[in-house]
Amino acid sequence: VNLLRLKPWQSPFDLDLTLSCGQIFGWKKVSDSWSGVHNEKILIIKQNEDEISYSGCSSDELICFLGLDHDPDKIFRSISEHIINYTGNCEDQYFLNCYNFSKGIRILKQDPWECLISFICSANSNVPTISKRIILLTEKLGEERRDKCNTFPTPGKLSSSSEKEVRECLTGYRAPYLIRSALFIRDNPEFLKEIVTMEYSEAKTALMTLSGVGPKVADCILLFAYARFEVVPVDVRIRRIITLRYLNNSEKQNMTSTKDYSYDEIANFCRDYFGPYAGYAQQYFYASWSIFPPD
DNA sequence: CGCCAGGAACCTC
DNA sequence: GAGGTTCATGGC
Repeated sequence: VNLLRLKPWQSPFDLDLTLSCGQIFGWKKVSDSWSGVHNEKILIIKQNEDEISYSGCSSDELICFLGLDHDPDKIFRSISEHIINYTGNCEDQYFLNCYNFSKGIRILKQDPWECLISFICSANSNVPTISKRIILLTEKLGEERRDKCNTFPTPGKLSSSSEKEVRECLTGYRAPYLIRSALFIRDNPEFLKEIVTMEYSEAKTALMTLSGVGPKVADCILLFAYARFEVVPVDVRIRRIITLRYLNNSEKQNMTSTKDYSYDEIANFCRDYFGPYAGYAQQYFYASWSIFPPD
């Protein structure tokens, strides 16, 4: 077991929120210790205030994975400045509430292949169900590691699995998407690495050529595996928050005529309003959903 | 039972 | 391009 002591500039950091806020699936907490898969390895991580104990990877890998190289204060100052610029010196109490609840979150830097599979499984589902699917995929099609934990299935393994086998992991209609995308990655092993060099729109278009990857899933992969903090995945929560609290907040009492905004309208508003860390702001909102519902 | 959830594919117009 | 339908699964 290794030890990592957080420096003052790295706080606040909240391991529980970071691993349970819906950016990664299949991680389990047993007696204060989190365990899960990252980059074909089984990691075990435990936080005690500014003390992180861990095993399964190097300290550099842990810092990169957990986003501990991000400066929370710098992120907050950047977002705040952009809000002030946009509103003309008005503070945003709703954002501040959400931020203060969830400011210990870090955007992870997941393995792109594992993130791809995870978010294909996420379509039209919820976090507990998605986690079940990921755990089943690792148990049935992954490779066994220590502590009876398994890795993700490799592209080769997943692409040569039958639809029946993949459906047995509760993936439903997403099973053929998973197999097709695995086949493509098996035959184009550099594809996910080339995404790193691309501009946002090019990278998003490239990811969307994969089966089961649409605008939302592509954005999740870019934010959670490639550290593209300007990317804003728009799900039901973000759509409602932005629509109700930001785009539709004019003094209209008749809420019957609320406009429907497109995916890009909502995402682009967030980038204009929150700036280059809009993806972080998005995650603060997502994580605060039940504590500060928008309506 | 119906409705919803980190949606995408497929179709029509 | 914008709008509808369909697709499994689990929780409530």
